[in-house]
Amino acid sequence: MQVRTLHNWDLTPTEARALQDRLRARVVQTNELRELRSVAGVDISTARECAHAAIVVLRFPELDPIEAVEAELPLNFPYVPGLLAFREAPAILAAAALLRKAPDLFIIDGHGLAHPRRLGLACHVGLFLDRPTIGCAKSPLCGDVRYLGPSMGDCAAILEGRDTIGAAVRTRHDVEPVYVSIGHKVDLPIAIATVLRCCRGYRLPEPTRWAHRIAGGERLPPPREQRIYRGGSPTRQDPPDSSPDTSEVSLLSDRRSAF
DNA sequence: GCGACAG
DNA sequence: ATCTTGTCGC
Repeated sequence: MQVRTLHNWDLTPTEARALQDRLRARVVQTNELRELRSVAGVDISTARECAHAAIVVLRFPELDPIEAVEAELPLNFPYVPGLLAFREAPAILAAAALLRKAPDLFIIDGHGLAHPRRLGLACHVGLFLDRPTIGCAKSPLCGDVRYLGPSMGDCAAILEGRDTIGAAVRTRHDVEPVYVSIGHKVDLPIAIATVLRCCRGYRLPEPTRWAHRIAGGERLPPPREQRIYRGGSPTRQDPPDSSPDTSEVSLLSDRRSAF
């Protein structure tokens, strides 16, 4: 799919905050999502100064995976609360560029509007993809989380002053909620309803669960498409063993009889 | 000054 | 995020 380049990512923390203040005006907080036939989960794993991003596209409402893409890039920015995009977005966007077709919606692990400067990872990635995105985090970053009931489907606003910047959503009875917020081109009610419709008995929505596992090294059951981009690591290592494919993009698919 | 702080 | 043993409950 097409991915925009709105700016480079090589910035200092101070420059990064200033950039967020300029970009937030471009976020679309109204719903532009029409038909929902595919939902993508986005997640990252990190190890040895390297980011491994995974995006898994699921058919909706069935929620079965139909495509997965991955990208590995060196981490060039430290983890700083509020600046997560500068650490993870590059790998996420590299992976997104490998998608054959743009999914109708992206669920990103992290906050969107529920961010100190209203431009969390989900908003930032949404601007580059120019598609509907939702932020779905596992813990709050800012704002006051109001009380919410214990039943699945219960939700409460995340307030900052008199503004509702997101919602705590109970995706499973008596289990810690997830924190949902607008990423880009979706409104909060749609975001909440969609996240709930993507849950299958677990705290996290299926797209996120799939992306988390793929980012962690697991592979999609064949016969599914799975592409991987391995970006320029400052410190490249030699392939452990036989690795006929020298290209940067390798296409994995069916064949391979497990393990 | 002090506490909080997505992944 | 990652490191990591045990434990509670369906």
